[in-house]
Amino acid sequence: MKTRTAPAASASLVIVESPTKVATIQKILGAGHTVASTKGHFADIPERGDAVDTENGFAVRYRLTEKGAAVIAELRDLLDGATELVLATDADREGEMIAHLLVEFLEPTVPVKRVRFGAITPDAVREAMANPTAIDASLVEAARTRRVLDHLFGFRVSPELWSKVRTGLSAGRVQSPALRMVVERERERMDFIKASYCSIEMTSGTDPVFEAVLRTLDGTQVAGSGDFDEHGEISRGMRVVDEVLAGDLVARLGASPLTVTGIENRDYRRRAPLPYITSSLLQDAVNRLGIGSKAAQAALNTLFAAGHITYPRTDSPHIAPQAVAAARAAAIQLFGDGCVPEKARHHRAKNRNAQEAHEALRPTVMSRREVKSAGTNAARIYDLIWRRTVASQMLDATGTTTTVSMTTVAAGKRETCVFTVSGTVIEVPGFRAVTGDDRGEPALPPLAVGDVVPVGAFGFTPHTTKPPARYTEASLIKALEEKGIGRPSTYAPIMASLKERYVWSRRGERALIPTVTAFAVDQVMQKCFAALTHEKFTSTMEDRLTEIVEGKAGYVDVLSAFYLEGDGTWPALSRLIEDGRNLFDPRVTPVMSFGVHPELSEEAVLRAGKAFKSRNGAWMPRPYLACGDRTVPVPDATEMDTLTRAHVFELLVQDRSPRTIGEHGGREVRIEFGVYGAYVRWGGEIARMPRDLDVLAASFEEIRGLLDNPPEPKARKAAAGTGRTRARKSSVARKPRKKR
DNA sequence: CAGTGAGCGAGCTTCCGCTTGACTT
Repeated sequence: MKTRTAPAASASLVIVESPTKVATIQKILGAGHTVASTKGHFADIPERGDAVDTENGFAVRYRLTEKGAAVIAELRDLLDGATELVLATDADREGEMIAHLLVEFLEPTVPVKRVRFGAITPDAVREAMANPTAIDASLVEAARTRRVLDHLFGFRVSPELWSKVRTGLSAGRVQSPALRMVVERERERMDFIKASYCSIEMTSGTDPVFEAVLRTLDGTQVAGSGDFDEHGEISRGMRVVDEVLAGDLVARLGASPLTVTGIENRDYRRRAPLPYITSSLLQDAVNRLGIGSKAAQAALNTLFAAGHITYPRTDSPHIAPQAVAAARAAAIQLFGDGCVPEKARHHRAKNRNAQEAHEALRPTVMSRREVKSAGTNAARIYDLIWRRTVASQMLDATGTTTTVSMTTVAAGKRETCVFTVSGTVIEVPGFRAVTGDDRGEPALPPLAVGDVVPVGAFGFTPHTTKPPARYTEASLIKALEEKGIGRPSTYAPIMASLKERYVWSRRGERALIPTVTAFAVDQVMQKCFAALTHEKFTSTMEDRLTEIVEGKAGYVDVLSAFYLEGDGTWPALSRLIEDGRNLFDPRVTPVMSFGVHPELSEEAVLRAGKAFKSRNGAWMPRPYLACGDRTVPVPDATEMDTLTRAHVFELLVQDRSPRTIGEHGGREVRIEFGVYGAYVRWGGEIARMPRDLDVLAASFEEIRGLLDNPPEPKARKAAAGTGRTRARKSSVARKPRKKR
């Protein structure tokens, strides 16, 4: 709440972006200053496809948003009695634009200063206030260019998806490459060819017991999981041990002891981690705590509002000097004098697109070891942040990794078998002492060349190679951050928006699985707009924006190259749109083709389908398989790597008429086929057919358990609805989907 | 959740990046 008392005679109105910063800065500046906030952007270009006049110098007009009008009205009142206006918005591109728009909409008659706080500490704030500058017009120009480019991308490309795939779909500079990565990964999984191999292990008869693995067989390397490519082919010069050979070898090895034939020592070093930035924290929240990006970001906001941590949306690992000192002191207090490097560490962002307007995520007060409400997301995340902050100032973890080679000769064919085992002795635990990820390295008994190692047993384990893992929220955020796509304030919203339309996860799992719709959309993007979904698109754009900041290019140059003319790297968007209209017709080209069906003698294809209204009024996408005039619906939330050619062919000829298989409690039990696959119905009750049962052959006995304990009805978490229940006009913040 | 894919055409959808509340439980 802002007070409406008349400002003091020589009051200066200081405007920041975040209301939660106001109190802190007010306290630092004291009387004579009134601190207020814009609550982020308050003006924007209209949400209409024709908001940008591409014919006339890409002219746009920023207008106040509904909430923004109220903010500006309030700031105007405060400005009334002020003698100067201080623009203290964030020291990044968007912050410069907000400062510029403040001048445009407030129309101040008093002197205007621009200050940039490096951190919200008394020293940093006072120093910034003492060194005011002016608004950087070229930074504003770069911000406007970014805004208009994103608008053109989103609002001119999305309609192409409506005509080619289905209404309501979306494309954008950030979401389209993100979707591309998820879909591409799924394709890699579909094309992946598994390979089988065995590992042969020796369990020692020593104390402590250790396990060594067969590395070479008669001088030839034995293949492990990393030695196969995606086609299941083995790298050259490697040997695959199959089950027959493995069983035979183990039998012939008997219990013959090994002789140590080599010992190799290597230095071991793990660098102390950088302090958290938003993206790395969200990754750890997901990976280490199992907290989703949305909940994690919300917890960060809570911690910030309570004054426990620094600003929660940051791309800089830099920490203010006093905080570095406090972190070192905390480390020394816990682990003694020798646990920190002589010189304090200072970190800069690795990503060259980082704007570093805020400090790293760190506790505001290092002596606050924990926050109240133990066990909550906020408390657990605070603990992560506290530990990481201390860890970032501690020594690297160092030690020695020892690899021991042991040799024996198998009976019979007398192959020479070399087994190896590695162990690491940590000499300096360094930061690991505080982050707690001190993985217990297996201890090895002291061994020397020539020693005989008694054997407990030989054995073997069959393995198959695994396709590349699907992205999770954590790994996708990491990939986006590394490629400079998206900003700290947008990672969590991007994940939410992908989940709303294009990806889903199995219950209780984190892997992001693209929907059929996602494949259809990505196909259009690849066929018609490939250059725009390239992972380098954003970094190329950032290079152009840098040229604007450096005065080497202008707003019209960059947008004209993007939209009208194209340049070396970008084909003109207007041209792509026009060409794309003739280039790709989804009625001709299906989402996927499986070849000619051997019985139906027509091409089997997967189509995205249009949306149908479900019982509860939501518009649901309905993809289907088609072959001639036969169609079979498939859920949008399908794991595409299960749609193998054989499975598709089978689905197309499957008898899908309902059949009665028994009776339960006086009611007929039937297997029926719905749009989401087979299900069991008895009376009014319904249960999805378990995945592992053969739909055609399932007997009454097999589904009996289902009848007694019907599974919980699945929460309709809208894997991918195009239908929205939320109405969204103007730039009012997104509301969560209403529960039905 | 649990049976639709024609054709016509009205009226609608959609971006990224800043930032909080105001609803409940």
